[in-house]
Amino acid sequence: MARNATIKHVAREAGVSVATVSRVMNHSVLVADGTRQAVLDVASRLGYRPHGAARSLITNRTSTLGVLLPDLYGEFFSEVIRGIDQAARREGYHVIVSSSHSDHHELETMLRSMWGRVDGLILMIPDIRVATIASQLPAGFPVVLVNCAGDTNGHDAINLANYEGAYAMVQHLITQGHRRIAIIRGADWNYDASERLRGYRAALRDAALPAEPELEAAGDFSEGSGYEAAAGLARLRSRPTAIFAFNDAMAVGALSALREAKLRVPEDVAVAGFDDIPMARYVEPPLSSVHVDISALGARAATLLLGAIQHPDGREIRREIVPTALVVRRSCGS
Amino acid sequence: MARNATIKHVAREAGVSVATVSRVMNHSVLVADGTRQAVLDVASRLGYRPHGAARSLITNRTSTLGVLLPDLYGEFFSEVIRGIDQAARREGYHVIVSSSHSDHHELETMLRSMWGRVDGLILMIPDIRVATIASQLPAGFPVVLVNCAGDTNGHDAINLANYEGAYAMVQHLITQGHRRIAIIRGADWNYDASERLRGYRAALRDAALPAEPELEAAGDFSEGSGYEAAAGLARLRSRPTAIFAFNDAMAVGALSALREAKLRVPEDVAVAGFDDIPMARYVEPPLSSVHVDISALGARAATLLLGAIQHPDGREIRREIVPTALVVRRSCGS
DNA sequence: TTGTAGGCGTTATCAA
DNA sequence: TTGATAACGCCTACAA
Repeated sequence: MARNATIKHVAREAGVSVATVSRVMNHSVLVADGTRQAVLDVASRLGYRPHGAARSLITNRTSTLGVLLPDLYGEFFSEVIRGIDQAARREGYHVIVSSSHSDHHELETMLRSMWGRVDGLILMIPDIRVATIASQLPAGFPVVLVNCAGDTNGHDAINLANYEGAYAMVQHLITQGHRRIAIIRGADWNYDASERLRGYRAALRDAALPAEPELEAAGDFSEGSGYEAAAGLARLRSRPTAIFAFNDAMAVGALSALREAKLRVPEDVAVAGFDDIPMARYVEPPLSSVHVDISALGARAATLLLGAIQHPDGREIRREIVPTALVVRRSCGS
Repeated sequence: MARNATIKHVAREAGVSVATVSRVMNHSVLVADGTRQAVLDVASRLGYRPHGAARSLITNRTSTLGVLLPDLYGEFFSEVIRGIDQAARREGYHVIVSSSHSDHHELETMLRSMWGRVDGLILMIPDIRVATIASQLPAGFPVVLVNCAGDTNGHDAINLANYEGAYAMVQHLITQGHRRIAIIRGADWNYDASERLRGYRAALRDAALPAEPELEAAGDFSEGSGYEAAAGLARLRSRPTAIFAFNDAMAVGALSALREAKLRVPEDVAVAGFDDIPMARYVEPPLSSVHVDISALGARAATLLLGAIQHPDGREIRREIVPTALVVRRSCGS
């Protein structure tokens, strides 16, 4: 890499000390206007850029937030990153993202290598098998946990109103007269999915409806798994009258499967999803869903983290719930 | 932030010099097994983590790639990041992302602040109004341009086969007997969109079909703009028999609009998109599209960049085209 | 096999 | 208003 000009080169060329150049670059007022202009001219001519790492070393700030996500697949995570990036940028922070930390060891390695490169971390770990990693973070290091199960161990935390959202959707379906309401679940180890499952079962129980294992189809949040699950449900001798997929991607897959099975939505089977991704209103029929403001979730996490970074002590631990909202469209017979 | 243990603390506690600790942490062979174990024990006990910034400063490597994207909205960019992240991680690199650099100045500021924090840059700048930024990068700094218009200025570059993909789709529609083929364009300043437009017009010309301005509807790559555009096309006194949206999101919006206009797809109007996002096969009817392996595009960009970083000189400039493939589904009458 | 010491590029603390 | 100079935490000759 072509060696760039350093502060020393600028200082020599401008005939001043490095301290003066530093002051100019940091907009200190303790510089004569003439000197300032001379330094700026030289800096510009030499194409000088302050070196980020050197700066971080002495200031002990990186102006960077670290973000660990379970995956980067689909519109959901893209929205989360967007929210984080926007909030971070507003405060002059960069965002470093990393994903798919399947096991404890890999996750830990990643956290280690981020030390000294980020001022704080946003950890989104819906996998309840590795969520315990949060307890091993250096004490006092700013961290915000997103959609993590269990103890926050003194860190700020944000969660979706998964339980409430699922409960509301199922309750709505019951109100519509449905008695056999099937679901398409997420992976067993997924915290969000398990909370939605809790909401589903609670709503059934509160309506005195029986929980039937055959109505709880497996899924993994992908379109394909929704397709398979719905195809299976359509073949049941005692078919459900409604299918609640635990995310929209699976709901879209389900719509496709039901169409192939010659079942009409919502006349024969009502369908609902979770997340309310932008595409939900454009599929046929438009999809009922539990709306989540995903980018707001990301933005809120970033804002909390920036608060923790900028006010290291004296803060109380925040534990927030991002609300969800029922969006009823034609797929469940509005 | 709780001050973490440094290499000095470990050295003192283990009764060795900092050089020895450094050797242990960097897996140097020049350490006695007993010493190594003792140092590792102390390091682990103290929770020692090498400081990234300090390391970068002396080694002149950050193990981080910088990625500048135009936006973080939708499945497309999420896939790009996924591809980049996977390729980077395999080589032990981090990824720092940033988006939405609307104007020249903002972009430049971002590039400045990344100096010393990344070993190279992936720049995705489809906006032809700011693509010239590439010419202002420090010479010799590893950069890969993705979907950028114009001169690569000595940098590696990757582009999609936009022209070829659009040409092939339009040619296919013509083969199917269509004579009035409308399009839903992207923004005027979008390079990908302008290339697709070129492909469309060339295909018409080669088939001796006239180019009609009223068939070239405006769009901005969002579902909503596709909806509006298709609604307008449906109202034309001389209606097109096919609509080719320049991305899938707009095609999905178009399907929705045609449905409301009581037009059958593909019987009354054929529809096609571009990108072939995962959802394309699940909409009704399944959407014909120009397939792009988006994450492969990202992965390839990362691989090129890593090559440039690891072999700074003696490399010849690479200029690659990522191919597209026609995927014909029911929406255009397969 | 280990230790000493210099330096990476910057900011902060003193004096001047 | 400016300039020396000591950090920041780490790596790497060179010496022992």
